[in-house]
Amino acid sequence: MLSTIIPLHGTLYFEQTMKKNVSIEKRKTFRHGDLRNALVTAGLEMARAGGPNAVILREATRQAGVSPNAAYRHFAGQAELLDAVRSACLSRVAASIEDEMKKHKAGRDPQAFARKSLRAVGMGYLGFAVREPGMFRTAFSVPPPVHSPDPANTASMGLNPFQLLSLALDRMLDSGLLGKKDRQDAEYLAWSTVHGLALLALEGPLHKMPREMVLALGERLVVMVERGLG
Amino acid sequence: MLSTIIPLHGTLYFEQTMKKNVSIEKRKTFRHGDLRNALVTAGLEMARAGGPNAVILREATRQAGVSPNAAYRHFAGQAELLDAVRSACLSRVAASIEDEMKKHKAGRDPQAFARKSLRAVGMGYLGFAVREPGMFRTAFSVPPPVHSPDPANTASMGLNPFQLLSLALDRMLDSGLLGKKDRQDAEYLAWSTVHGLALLALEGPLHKMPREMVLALGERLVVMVERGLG
DNA sequence: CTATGAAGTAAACATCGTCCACATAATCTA
DNA sequence: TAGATTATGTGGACGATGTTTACTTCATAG
Repeated sequence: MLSTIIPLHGTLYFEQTMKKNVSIEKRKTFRHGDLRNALVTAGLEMARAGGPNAVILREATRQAGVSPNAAYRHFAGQAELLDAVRSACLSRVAASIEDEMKKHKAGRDPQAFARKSLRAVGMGYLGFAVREPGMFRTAFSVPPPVHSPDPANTASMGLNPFQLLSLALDRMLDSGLLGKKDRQDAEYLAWSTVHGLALLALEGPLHKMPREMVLALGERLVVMVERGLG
Repeated sequence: MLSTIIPLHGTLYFEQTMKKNVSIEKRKTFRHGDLRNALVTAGLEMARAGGPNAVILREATRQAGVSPNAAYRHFAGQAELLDAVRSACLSRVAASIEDEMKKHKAGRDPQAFARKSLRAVGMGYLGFAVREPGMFRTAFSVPPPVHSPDPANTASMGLNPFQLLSLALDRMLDSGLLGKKDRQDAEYLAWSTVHGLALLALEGPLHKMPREMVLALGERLVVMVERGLG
């Protein structure tokens, strides 16, 4: 029967987006198979290119080769899609920090290791911000409470950026670089500095500052934190 | 003639927004008289309530009792309106900093004065962020380059937030608290810290942190900057 | 084999920003 | 003072977005 191949009602969303959109495989099955993922992936690409405001629900469905409303089978609305995209962005941030941390192994000098760890967190964070501005801005755009152990936010080590920072600060404490009192809530102090620089440079008044200078400032910033915390 | 009171074509935009919108004076004159200002004011109120994304051009015209397109006689588009609103927000920030700075007069101890100035800048900044989250987020949402001596951005002293910070840092330098080398670009370092805390607390993962704690962290942060810069 | 429910589709609505053509009135000039 | 000019608003339209409601398709469980 023809109706099994060419549906009576559904036109399977072909022609209308034949401008120059890539990657629209004319799906032949009625079911997409992996739509939720496809939407998040599309959204992630939009976030990469234009930040949180650029993740458009309809556009995501378009890229997935699906009707706009199909999205509503997987997300309650645009906000929820954005949430999923944000989670994806967050784990990229975590991955970047991990990469930076892995560059230094624990040696004989625990204090040196602790310092390197803290720097790695800061620079991994800033590095990602500079490398992937859109994703970074998306990751921290709208409030997902910090104490959510959402596994989607974590990279290979299973820690989110905040937890990675805590780890580095604990090393400072353990190696005697930080007093117990100063360790208290130090996450927020350290985090604020790099986050602030990142946003000032990405979507703030320092917008036109060249990346190298941002990173150079970042180095000074981390040193400042190191000295200032103690 | 009636046509001078009741225009042939124009209905003067009455009834359609009779939901519960306040402050729509049924203007009787064809000219509004001060539309540009009215639009900015309306936009500012929206920014206050919902941040940059909430400043809607059409809504502004509605509140001004005017047709949507009337806005285009004063702004090239929504972006330009937002720009004007942002400028207004920026000068509020500056005003808040000034208020904080004025609390301390220069006394016999220049170093103490310098410290107090730096703290005042930081806490004035953070205080405004906590008090007026929407305006704060709007002020620093999209990139107006930092070195714009736009008089609209300045408060009574004629300095924008960045310049006020520079002033405080100069006092640190002059009083010997800061070396010439460390003074270099210290604005960016100090700014990053408070800006970061503000954004983490407003639209970031620290969203639910109570305001008092944010300000308490702010105090520690400023101390950290003071120690870390030197 | 069928019925049930998950996944997609279609068509519509409201809202937004923006463009075009036109109307109105304040002001400038003759 | 009359007439032309020009700044300021209006109306209507277009395309895009998010979202709702009712319908269709089809995989699979019993």
